[in-house]
Amino acid sequence: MAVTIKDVAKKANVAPSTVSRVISDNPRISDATKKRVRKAMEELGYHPNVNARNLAIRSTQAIGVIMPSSAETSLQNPFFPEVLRGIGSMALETGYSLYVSTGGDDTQSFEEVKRMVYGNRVDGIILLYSRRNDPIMNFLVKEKFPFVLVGKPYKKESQITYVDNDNIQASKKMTEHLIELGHRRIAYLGGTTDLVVTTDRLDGYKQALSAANIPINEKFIIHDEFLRSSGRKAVEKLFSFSEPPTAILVADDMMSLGVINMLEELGIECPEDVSITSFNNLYLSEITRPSLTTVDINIYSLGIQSAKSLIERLKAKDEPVKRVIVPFEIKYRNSTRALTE
Amino acid sequence: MAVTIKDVAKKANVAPSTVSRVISDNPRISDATKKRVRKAMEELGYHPNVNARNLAIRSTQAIGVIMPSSAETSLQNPFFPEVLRGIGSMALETGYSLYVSTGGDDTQSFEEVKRMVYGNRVDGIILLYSRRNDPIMNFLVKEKFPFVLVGKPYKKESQITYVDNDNIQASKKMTEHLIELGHRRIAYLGGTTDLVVTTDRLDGYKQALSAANIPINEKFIIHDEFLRSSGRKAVEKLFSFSEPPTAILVADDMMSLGVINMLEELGIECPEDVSITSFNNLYLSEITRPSLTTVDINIYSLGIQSAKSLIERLKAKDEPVKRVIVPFEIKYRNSTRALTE
DNA sequence: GAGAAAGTATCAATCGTTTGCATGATAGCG
DNA sequence: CGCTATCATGCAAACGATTGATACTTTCTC
Repeated sequence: MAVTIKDVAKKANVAPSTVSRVISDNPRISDATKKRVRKAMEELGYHPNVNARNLAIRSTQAIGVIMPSSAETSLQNPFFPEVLRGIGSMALETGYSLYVSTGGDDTQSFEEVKRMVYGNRVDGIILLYSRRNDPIMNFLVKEKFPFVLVGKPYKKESQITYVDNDNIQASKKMTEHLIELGHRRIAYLGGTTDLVVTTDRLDGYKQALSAANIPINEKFIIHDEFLRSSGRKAVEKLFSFSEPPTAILVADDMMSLGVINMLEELGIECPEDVSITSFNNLYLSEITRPSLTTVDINIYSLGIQSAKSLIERLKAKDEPVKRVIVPFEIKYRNSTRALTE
Repeated sequence: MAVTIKDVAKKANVAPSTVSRVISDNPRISDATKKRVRKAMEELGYHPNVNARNLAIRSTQAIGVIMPSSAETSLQNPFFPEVLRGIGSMALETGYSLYVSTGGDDTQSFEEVKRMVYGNRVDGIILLYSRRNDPIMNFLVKEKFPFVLVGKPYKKESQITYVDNDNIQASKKMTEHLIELGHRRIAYLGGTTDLVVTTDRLDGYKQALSAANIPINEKFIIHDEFLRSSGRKAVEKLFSFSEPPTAILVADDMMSLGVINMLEELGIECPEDVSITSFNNLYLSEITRPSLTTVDINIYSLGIQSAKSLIERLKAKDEPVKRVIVPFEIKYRNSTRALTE
């Protein structure tokens, strides 16, 4: 049906192998022949069959992107499209294709990864999250399959290439900012505890409090999904206390959005009654009322760097394990205020 | 290196072809043999090589998703992640994988599609936009490659399977709503003119105005990209007129966001001074101030339906050409007001 | 108990490339 | 002029599956 390398060979009066070598621009073929073959390819509208090629060379020029299981809900957080954007742009530049996991639950996700790996569908994988004892990551490590992590590994740090922000520092800086504004009852609202990013940011928070000699109130530490609804729930809880916090350090902009909504419904003013700081600097953090003081973690760059690291690794099998720390920057906006009492 | 069908065959004392038939659960193989082969597969940790399989059966169980060229900027509009979410969920359910275009300019996008099609990378394609004389779509039609369009084709409507809303009706309804509120100076802010969705919504707008005997003022019709910045520019222009509009029908929520921002900067109150209606019902339309009255076009469902139609077509070659109209629903919020003068 | 039918499993060709090795032609050398 | 480098190309075997044709057993039927 489709035109194959043999058709081209016949037309150009050479062997299929010669055509193949022309395609890869092998110096063993004379320029004259190359020209002739190229012309034949042109005329026949030849395009190589990727499957056959992949089969022969055992590679695919494709990279797999794995979202937290249930891309379903992940894609609702603009973090993922944004990092995908970075990855895509790098992939484009280097001629790689992108395979994205389609979600489902943990088991399905794992199955899909296996399909990618065993099935030779992709040459490498980018994992868009890092959590404790993640079966997928363990699997990749065990299989020695090339992959890059966006986030910090829970353990075996020195054996895994990863791209991350310095979340501890960022969180610490942000907390210090709140402390400087006079806040002492500061709550922390993070993602689920198995996520490394959650614990890192919690660490930074605790470090800052300790340094300022502020006791840590476990009731002020809440963990839940990175969703709007979680933000709402958390606020309800925090403001049921007799002494509610005067500031909340939220680990994700989507969550902050929920926080703001709920505060408004409860008639609590932000930043007058409570200050909020956030993470990620999604574009929505500019449009909320009030606009959010948030850490710009440079999501796009996380995407670029992870793709770059992976591709380098794919091109050179002996590429060393790397750690890339993408700088963050705090965006000061209108959701915080000095405490004056 | 990896374990192949032959290894399994040897271990189970059968021919490779038998193993293959066990995999596809062919009734020609006895249950006893099946059991034995499955056990061998299990023990060896066998996983089929997708490339080999694809090569042999000339199919890939993968579908390609094409964003408007430059996924780079598209991904900034939550419309695309959301429709991707729908597609992904359907793909997951049916065991298909997802290949997404990585953007770039028109030429690169076209190249990528060719690679997908000629290279046998995907079985079918979902095109996430519809515009006039799109070379990619023309190419797919010419090659008779299975694809589904999200949006309405510019022409050859009866030959192309597509999934869309009734944008003309939606726009008409929305315009009528504004007219009922007493507005007569209503502006239309749409996407670039080559997009069919833009012209459809413009048609609805015009129909409603004509029906109400309101003359159409060409100065009130502006076209630009579906971006925040375009919204801002448009407002600047509209309010430089001596008689600015009292209502604006905006064809995209991201644009509306820009409109709202600019209005605020100019000190024009919404909805007091000007009413705004929008399209898409992105989650951000709820969080803007004021929240947007917008058409919920059910993006997720667009994704689901398009994937479903494509997959049906892939499974049955003679599946008829289809049109799927996803219902819309107007969400009334706070960006419109009755004109009282 | 012979022949047909049904049920199983194998053989071998095929999918479209890549690539190590062999081969034939040309040129260079003394 | 004969012999060896050098260069350009072709041959054929992978890569790891699928599948139509074929062969071998059983089982059934009369």
